[in-house]
Amino acid sequence: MNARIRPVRPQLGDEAASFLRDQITSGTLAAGAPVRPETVADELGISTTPAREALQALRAEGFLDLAPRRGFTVAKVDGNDVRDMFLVQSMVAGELAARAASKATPETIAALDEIHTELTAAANRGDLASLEELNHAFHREINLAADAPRLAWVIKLVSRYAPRRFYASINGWPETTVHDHTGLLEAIRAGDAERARTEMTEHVRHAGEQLASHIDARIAAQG
Amino acid sequence: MNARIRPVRPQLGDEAASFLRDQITSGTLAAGAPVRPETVADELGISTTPAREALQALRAEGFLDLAPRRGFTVAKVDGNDVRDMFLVQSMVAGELAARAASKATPETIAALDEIHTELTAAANRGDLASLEELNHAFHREINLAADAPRLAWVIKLVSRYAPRRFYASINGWPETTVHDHTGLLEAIRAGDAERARTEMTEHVRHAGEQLASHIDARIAAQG
DNA sequence: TTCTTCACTTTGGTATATAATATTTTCTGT
DNA sequence: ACAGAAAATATTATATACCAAAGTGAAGAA
Repeated sequence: MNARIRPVRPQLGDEAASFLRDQITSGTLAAGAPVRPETVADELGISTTPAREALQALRAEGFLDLAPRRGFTVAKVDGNDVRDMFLVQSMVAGELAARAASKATPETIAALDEIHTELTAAANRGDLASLEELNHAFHREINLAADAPRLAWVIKLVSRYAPRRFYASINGWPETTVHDHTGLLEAIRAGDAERARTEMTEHVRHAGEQLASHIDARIAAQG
Repeated sequence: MNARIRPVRPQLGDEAASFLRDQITSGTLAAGAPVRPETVADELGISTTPAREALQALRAEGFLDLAPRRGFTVAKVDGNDVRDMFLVQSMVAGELAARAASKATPETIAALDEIHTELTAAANRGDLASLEELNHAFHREINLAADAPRLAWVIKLVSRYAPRRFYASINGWPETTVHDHTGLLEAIRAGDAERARTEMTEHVRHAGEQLASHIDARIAAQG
């Protein structure tokens, strides 16, 4: 039965996957816990077909393990796992930034300038929600300018290991972001690919380290 | 008493995914072609549920695009896509090699030595099948020694963009492999992390370039 | 105790129905 | 005859029921 009547039905499986991904990255679902298709189907008011689809997708993303005939279990995601994912992200994002610096058109730079101005304003008034969104927009613009869809795809994949709304919870993050983005933007404006790579790599690596310690602390507190 | 006539049924979805992945990486399925769950279900003699599961998995891997309510289509995979995937692979494999060099125990080095000896022998007698398998074993041993499951997972993911049995089709590959592995093994034996990283990165980058040109040539010939 | 058997549970797969959306065809008015 | 509207059709996504095979665990036999 339908739990809800909704005007439009989005891809149910994707929604369920998002939901569970959040639960896993935020630590609500403990490592090793079994995840049954019917259970999540019941919880989300959907049927087992899309629920199962979601679980398969999460397995492909490395959030769930699947033992044949024995079902899905939550994969372990500790600080080192996140550290490694962010290491990959930092390397790939560095490459994208380098390419963006080489290829950037005046339009791209203008777009980045505008985003950066708004981002700085949001940081100054402490608007974390806007800040997070503008941060995303800034990075998306760079990834777009780099014109490397497969690298962007890898980034999307590994960046799922950061919980939604995580960045806003880091102390001092607004200032760091504004600072790092300023340097990055300078390098791109100057067309200095190698400096853009370094700036970006460091920027991402730094954020990853913060998240990883955060997770280590959480696991230490729990276990 | 134990051995059944019919072996255990494998995960149908995984088999179907493998099959289709081969078709896509080998160029049998052209970019943009629609892929219907029922069609592949019919072709493989399975039902639509595991077929659809396979398509979802391939979407997660970037081999298929999914437009909501309009079905799956084969994603474009050209030389530059493969080049980028191999770039990621080269960076991550370099990191794994560096860690392996730092952590390698005498047992690991002994295992690598043995694999390398067999690999050299296989190369000398032109046994491409064994060569390919031993090459895999060599890299797997390094990835294991590095003790970084998430990085290994990323490697597994991006290396799917190389078609099965591709390496054996490269001219001069046996010699190159023996040569590169020799240097790599030396660096690991010496515990020289940075040299191991460089050797591995170059090794993978080189193989990727070969595959990418191969694919470019194929696409040029076709389209 | 240790091993075997057997009922029970869960998973993986099949089949089919229904709802929602795209696409194509038909129809209508000018 | 033709452009645009409306209906028919196709296809996708989701839901549900059912079955066979594999795993689990408890009761009883050696």
